[in-house]
Amino acid sequence: MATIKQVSELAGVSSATVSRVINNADSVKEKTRNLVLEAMRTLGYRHNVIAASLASNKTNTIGYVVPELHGSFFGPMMSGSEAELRNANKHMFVATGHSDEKVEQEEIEALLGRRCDGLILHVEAVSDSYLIDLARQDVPFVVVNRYIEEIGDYCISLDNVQGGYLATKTLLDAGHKDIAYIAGSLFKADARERLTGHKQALEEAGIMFNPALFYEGDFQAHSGFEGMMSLVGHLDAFTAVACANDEMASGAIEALRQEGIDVPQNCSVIGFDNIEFSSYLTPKLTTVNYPMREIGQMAARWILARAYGKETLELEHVLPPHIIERDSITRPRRR
Amino acid sequence: MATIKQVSELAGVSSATVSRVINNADSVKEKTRNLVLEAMRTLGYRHNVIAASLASNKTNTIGYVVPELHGSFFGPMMSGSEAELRNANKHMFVATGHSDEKVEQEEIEALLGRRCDGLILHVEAVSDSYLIDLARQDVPFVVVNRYIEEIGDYCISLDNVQGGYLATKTLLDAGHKDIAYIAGSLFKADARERLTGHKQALEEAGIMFNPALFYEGDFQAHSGFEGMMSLVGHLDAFTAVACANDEMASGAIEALRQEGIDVPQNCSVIGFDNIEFSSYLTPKLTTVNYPMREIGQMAARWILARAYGKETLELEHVLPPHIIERDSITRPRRR
DNA sequence: CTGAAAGCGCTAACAT
DNA sequence: ATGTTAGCGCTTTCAG
Repeated sequence: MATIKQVSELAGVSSATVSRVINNADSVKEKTRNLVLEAMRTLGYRHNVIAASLASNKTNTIGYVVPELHGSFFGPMMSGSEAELRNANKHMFVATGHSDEKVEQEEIEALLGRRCDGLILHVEAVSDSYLIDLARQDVPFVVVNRYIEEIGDYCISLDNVQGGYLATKTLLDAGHKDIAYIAGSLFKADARERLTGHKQALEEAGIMFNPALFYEGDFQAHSGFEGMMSLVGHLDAFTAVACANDEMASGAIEALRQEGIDVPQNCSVIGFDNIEFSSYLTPKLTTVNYPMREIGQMAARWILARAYGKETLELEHVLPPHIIERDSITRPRRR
Repeated sequence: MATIKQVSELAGVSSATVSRVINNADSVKEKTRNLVLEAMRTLGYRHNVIAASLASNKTNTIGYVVPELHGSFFGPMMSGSEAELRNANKHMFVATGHSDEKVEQEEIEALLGRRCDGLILHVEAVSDSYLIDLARQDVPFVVVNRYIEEIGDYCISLDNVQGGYLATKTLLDAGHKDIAYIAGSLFKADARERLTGHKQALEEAGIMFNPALFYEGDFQAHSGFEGMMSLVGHLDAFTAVACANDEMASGAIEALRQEGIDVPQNCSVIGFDNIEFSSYLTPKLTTVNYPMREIGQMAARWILARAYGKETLELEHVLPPHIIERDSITRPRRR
């Protein structure tokens, strides 16, 4: 593998000059530049980014810890970040945390060891205090999909309370008064926040929260199915159900179908997240949009600002959700 | 940021020794090791992987070019590779090619510039000859989801012909004789291969391929919808349709539903790929499994073998597809 | 506009 | 078992 030195010799210039043309920094006379370019070509030179990073103490790389590489949720977020970083000529190093505290920490360490200029952290298992501590070490990073009060500046997330509120409000506006709720695992903050929004909407409408119409699922489709199966006993007590995510909504719809209950004619359903398949369900699912791509972009913008001091307009920490209207909600039938 | 040198001074040993404990190579006396570990801790030392890579000429990193970071197709493949690499203590550097020739080439160059020890290439736009040329340069790499004869050893892919064959065979076995086909964009090799399989199955059953029952889509759901809309005119001429992927199958099902044609009672449907949402469709889609995760794993195993000379059992180049039976196929009704 | 030279932080012989 | 010492290939002052 050819080095800068060999190129410089062939071109009859110093290695500093070669470096200059590579980084097209400083001014290099057109003629020398061509000489160098030519030499690079004949030698099949390939810039050694590792060596450059060591010397310059910059890698032009942002590390990204994601829970998983698959799934309809993380992909769009990474894509959003990637687009923004590409745009700024930075690269992205992706590592997987697998929602495991130890793995997440190791990956963060590994990324730092690789001297990433900044980190985008989509971590679920690592403690708040670990992250707070990281902030003290002056590591440039942002946290995605999680809000930690002490380092609120570092966090980019969706307004889940507002999302939960909107979902139920949409049902209320359609005329529903008796609304069941299938929550996500309540040890997760977003599950709690969405539920809070639900209760707020209810309260605002002067409706009491009814524990009999509540089921705690775990964000998986299957738990939506089970939740609805256990709720369906009192179907006379509700006309609609709000689910804390689309997977559970799909499970709930399946349960309803299995019981011969038409959606939305006999029960309206609203989901949350607007993941890809929600528009492929029957009926097409009305849901709350989780702006994954936008959050990914926003995270990238923040980290670009933090790590490279890029000025950027439009930086926000909490993004607003909105309703995607499709076919799973209708006005309640007269009973 | 503390360096190995500072650690060595604090611990009262040489920097070589510190390096030894970091890489826990060679033998280091328990006592010295603890001394070093202690010094590292008090200094908050963090290993500089960049410097190590430069010195050792190894990065322990595999570069992965993927068309996109989102989508139900690439995620599982990346996950499969990641698991296998993690297992071998190697890292993965993901870059996005966006199915654009120039971008793909640039990313491959960037990954090589970063001195990745090997590359997993899921590239669609770059030419065969570019890849063949890369092979000549002794770059350790594998190509995924694509077969190039001259470098067959470097390729890992699904047997698409066999998949296409199986799909139609399944329909034939259910008693269908008149089978429509919605293909992917025929400028893509996999679309052509799947169609070839379809024709083989037909031929084997002594059935003539009927161009009137053929539609060339583009792998998008919408084209499946349109294809079915144009096919549905001669619904009396077929009792089943095979689609070259699940998206188009979902579009076809939607068209059928819209026309009031029950699936599978009045028309059976089979897809291809078994992407996540296919089991959420109504009816649940019978399809050909594309073993994404397994292909990702296999790619990782090959590259581990190539780049690090790891011995591995079970290396294959062409993986077999199989049918996932669900609810979108039934025996044809008597007419 | 270009060259000389001192590192960047680590590894890997080679010694001891 | 540990220390010495050259680099790895590049960037970056500082001169000229």
